Amino acid sequence: MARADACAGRTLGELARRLGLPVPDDLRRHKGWAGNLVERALGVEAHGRSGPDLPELGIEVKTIPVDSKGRPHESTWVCTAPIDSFEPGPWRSSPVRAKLAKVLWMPLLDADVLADRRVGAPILWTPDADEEETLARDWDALSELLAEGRVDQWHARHGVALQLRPKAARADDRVWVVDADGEWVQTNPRGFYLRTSFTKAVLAREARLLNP
DNA sequence: ACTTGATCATAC
DNA sequence: GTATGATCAAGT
Repeated sequence: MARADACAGRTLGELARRLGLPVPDDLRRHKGWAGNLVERALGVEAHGRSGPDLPELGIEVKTIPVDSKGRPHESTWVCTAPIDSFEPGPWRSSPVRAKLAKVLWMPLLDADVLADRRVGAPILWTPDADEEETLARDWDALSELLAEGRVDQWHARHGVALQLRPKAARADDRVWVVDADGEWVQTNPRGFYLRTSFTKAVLAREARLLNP
């Protein structure tokens, strides 16, 4: 947290200069740049590897683009959705819960120029009872759709907090799955995301705790 | 304006 | 190919 606090208020340009890294003109071809930069600034040693960013602490680090009032602009990637011969399990042992058990949110404030975007106040979050219940309900519904092979329902319009979305390099990427009729069909890979509205509520709640 | 579906780079 | 890091941009 000391390292995270030390990043707060700094611009991405400052962090990059300190690490000797170039700043791209924009993120169109560097979508993970800011996330990787902040991880390096935090001294995350495991970046690029599987598992939590801070394995000893079980903490996942996520940058989140926000406006001047701390409201997120984007949904948040969670993890790949298991769509190939998937056996549904309880929320408690789900990959989504494992990923979200402890998240260090690093807000990145808007700016006209990428290098001028500033890091906001870091937030170490664990889902509270209400959030956990919302996530669990979404998990139960979505994992059932996945397990039943209802491929036509594998779209982004389900879920209050969690949603299913395509996750691939290209729209024509395909994987084989067994559909509801037991037939092998092809579909694109999916992933779990947190809706912007959910993350917005999380950050607002945490902000109130910091600033009652 | 906002959401859904599509996309980009890199490591292993 | 799958995982990491996400944002872009078409669709509604």
